[in-house]
Amino acid sequence: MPTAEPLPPPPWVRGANKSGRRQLSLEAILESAMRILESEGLDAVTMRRVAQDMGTAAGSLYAHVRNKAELHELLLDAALAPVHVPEPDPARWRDQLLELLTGTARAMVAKPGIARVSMETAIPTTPNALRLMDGVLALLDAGGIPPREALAAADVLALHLTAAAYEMSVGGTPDAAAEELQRRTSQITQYLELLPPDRLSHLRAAQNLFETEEEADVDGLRLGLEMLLDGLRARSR
Amino acid sequence: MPTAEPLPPPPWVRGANKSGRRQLSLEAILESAMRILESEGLDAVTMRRVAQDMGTAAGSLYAHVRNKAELHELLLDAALAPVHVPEPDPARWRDQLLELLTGTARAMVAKPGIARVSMETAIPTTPNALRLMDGVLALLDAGGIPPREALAAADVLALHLTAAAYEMSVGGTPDAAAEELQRRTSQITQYLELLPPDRLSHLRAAQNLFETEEEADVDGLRLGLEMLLDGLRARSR
DNA sequence: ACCTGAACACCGTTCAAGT
DNA sequence: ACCTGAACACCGTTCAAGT
Repeated sequence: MPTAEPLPPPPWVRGANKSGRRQLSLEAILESAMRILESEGLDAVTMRRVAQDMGTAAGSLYAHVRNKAELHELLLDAALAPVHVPEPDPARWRDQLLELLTGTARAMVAKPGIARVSMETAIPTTPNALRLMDGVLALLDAGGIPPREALAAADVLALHLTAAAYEMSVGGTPDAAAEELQRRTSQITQYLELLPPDRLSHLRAAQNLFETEEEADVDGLRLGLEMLLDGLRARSR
Repeated sequence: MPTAEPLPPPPWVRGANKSGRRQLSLEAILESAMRILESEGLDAVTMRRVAQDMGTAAGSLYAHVRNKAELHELLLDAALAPVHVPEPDPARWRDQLLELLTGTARAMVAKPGIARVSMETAIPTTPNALRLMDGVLALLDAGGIPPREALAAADVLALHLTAAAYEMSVGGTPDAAAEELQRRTSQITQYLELLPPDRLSHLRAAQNLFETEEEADVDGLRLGLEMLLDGLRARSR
């Protein structure tokens, strides 16, 4: 028996309609929105743009999504979905935690601009955000950090991670971000040359390091996270 | 001799014109923009809104300001102006640094939404931003932190500070922010009740602490900064 | 040199009317 | 129940035309 062509869906199931056009549904909307996010960045994910992409009117989306903020939050949730939360191993909880946090940052940086959503929403409450938060708390617990401190630390770590991911993706594409950084550093150089040489002397001294620094990258993120974890250890002793 | 009424400006000085309307100038634009920022938040600071406030057309502003991003950056600079950079005292550099950083955060939180500008602009390059950065580097230097580490640390500290200030002012006014936080935490509670009790167990355990946490406040900021500074000390040993 | 008014190409959200 | 089309109240930016 040869594999038959997939049959068309019967007319009574949700998802089929006579016009042959893609039925509107939350999943279809998110798929479309995610495609736009990946290719053009968060700013391009507007209600009108998504609707146009689906061949429908902007108003139609409101039957499936409360507003643009909710759509963006659902995209954030989808972006976080692939991040794996490990089974805590007390022997190497610190490395596991670093891996979880940098992995989350990588997942956000992969979808241009999505970190801003996390930044904007105080505490993200979507399933995957909560799953990751629970994972962080579990690892801190495995590390013997008392609950009260653990919660505060998790907040700080999440804040740092989100901010670093955001910073890495200003201007949309990584290329644009790197170019912008370049423009900025040369602006500083120019300004310093203009100033009397005794002003902003410490910034001036750091100039040469500045040049070689290249981009922030995920390594810049690691440094901050390690400082925070070292600080956590230092102050709980 | 009684104090005379201030004389009207002579007709040939910049700033006077026959229509009696406020002459357009960068200072006047910034004044108007700052008034709107303070009363309605950053989102209300649009080219059209500022122009309307000054009784002119939106296009007219472009003679004095490159674009909206530049206007916002100038507002950030103005917001940072009152922050005082101390003379470094090696005996208490750490306290001085904490004071400088929290002071900067306070200055940003005072102008609703302005922290977002700092977050959006990778490295702010306006005079006051550079002045504060120089101050941070000076204090780290006074603390004996080697230049290379000091630069990295200053970056991390600035990132943290900005992110914390941003988070404190999501939703514009502090009231709205607090309300939003309330809504979010109760959302989490609801979601956890819905889930089987063995899922997200660490988050669940933290719930009660969560409730008593109130708002992030400037104290939440201090914790992160202290963790970072402790971490800096721990790792430079 | 600076300002105006209008235009262009967009936004988010609502809502009566249709199917 | 869901979708459409139009409307409302906005955006940033450009540019010919005026003074």
